[in-house]
Amino acid sequence: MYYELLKTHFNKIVRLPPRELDTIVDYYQEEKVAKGTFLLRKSEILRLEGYVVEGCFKISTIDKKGSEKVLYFAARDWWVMDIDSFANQTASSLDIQALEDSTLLVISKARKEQLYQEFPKVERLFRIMYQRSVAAWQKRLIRNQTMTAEERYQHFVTLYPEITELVTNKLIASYLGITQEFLSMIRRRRAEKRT
Amino acid sequence: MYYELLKTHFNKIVRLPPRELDTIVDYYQEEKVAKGTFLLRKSEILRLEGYVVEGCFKISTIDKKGSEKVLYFAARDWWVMDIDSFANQTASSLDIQALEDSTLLVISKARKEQLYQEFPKVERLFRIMYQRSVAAWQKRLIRNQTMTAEERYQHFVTLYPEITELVTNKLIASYLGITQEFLSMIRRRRAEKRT
DNA sequence: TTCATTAATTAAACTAGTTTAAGAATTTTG
DNA sequence: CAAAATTCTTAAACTAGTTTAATTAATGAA
Repeated sequence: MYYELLKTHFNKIVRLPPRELDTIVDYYQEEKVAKGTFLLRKSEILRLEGYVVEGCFKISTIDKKGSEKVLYFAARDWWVMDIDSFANQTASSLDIQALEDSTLLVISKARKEQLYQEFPKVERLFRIMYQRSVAAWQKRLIRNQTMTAEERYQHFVTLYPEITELVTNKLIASYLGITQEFLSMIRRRRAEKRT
Repeated sequence: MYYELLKTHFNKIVRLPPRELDTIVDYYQEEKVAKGTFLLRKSEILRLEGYVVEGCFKISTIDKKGSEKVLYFAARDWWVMDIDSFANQTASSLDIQALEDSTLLVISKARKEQLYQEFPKVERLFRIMYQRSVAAWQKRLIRNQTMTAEERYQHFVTLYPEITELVTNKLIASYLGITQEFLSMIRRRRAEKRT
């Protein structure tokens, strides 16, 4: 059932013959992690790339002042990784932590390379995936520079209602690039408006 | 000579047999554009993806208030495109304009697809390129959220000395996500410090 | 169930960056 | 080369968001 989710995910990007798709997803292994577990800590090397089938993660970094900045949340059907650390097997600058008991399908760097070598379509698949990802990060950057904090919050809530429910406001504030206190003010203003 | 630059660029990412590399870069055509020319305007579809061999471009968007936000600059050895508009042949939200007389090597969407189909290594090449690009955009986002405007300017000047020379401070300010006036103040403060 | 910890809220003082406006410097164009 | 347009600078008033600090609410661990 977990593998079905990944197969659907792949098939949406590149159409693959069922047999080949089965072989490909077989490269991934199931891994359960308890809430609070760190998949990766700053300065470690990310050994496994993961696809979330259940639960939720935060991918974040700690700045010089010691405050946490959330880069993104990864819930079901998202990938969880430090793309740089995994690809080049270099020290990461990110933390990855489970926000709930979660289930992943994971693959090692060596096995991922095998996948790329043996299945040109996997190369294509991830080419398209990363291509979309670049566009998405560019859009996020533009949103940060053109929208107010309140508009960004509105956008977040609309786009990710489940994540809004799940994670603390403190983490959402961090994702939005504002303080917890200011988000609290925004939320009160919105609540007042609605009455 | 222009093609040599592209060949070197490709070879740094994926090692390719010389004959194959020649065939691949042959898919690209030289195009000269005069300073001020728009390669793309908001709501148009980007028909050609370009590799800059000479000159410089700005990739930007206009926000609701009518102010321009520079997403990035593309000088020699950079790609110039709206990744989303080109890949899906959909209306763009970006403007692309030559800041100088420039030379590009360009390819159409159909020819690019042919490249992908016929050369699995090209698929791999762009997979790696986009992968690095995602990491770079993530880093930029984190910089925007953790560094002050002055630190970001310092970082920009250090990383892109030629672009700093070439483009107006107004555009640099826009890239950094601050106003022209505030950048002017930052620059004065820096000049005062250095005396 | 209770204690301890962390998150959320509120409010006041603050600051990084914006806005507006006007003059000086530079670049572009005819 | 001169006029027009744009960019750059300066400064004062302003504001979106931060900081600090204190209180309350919620969550987690024993």
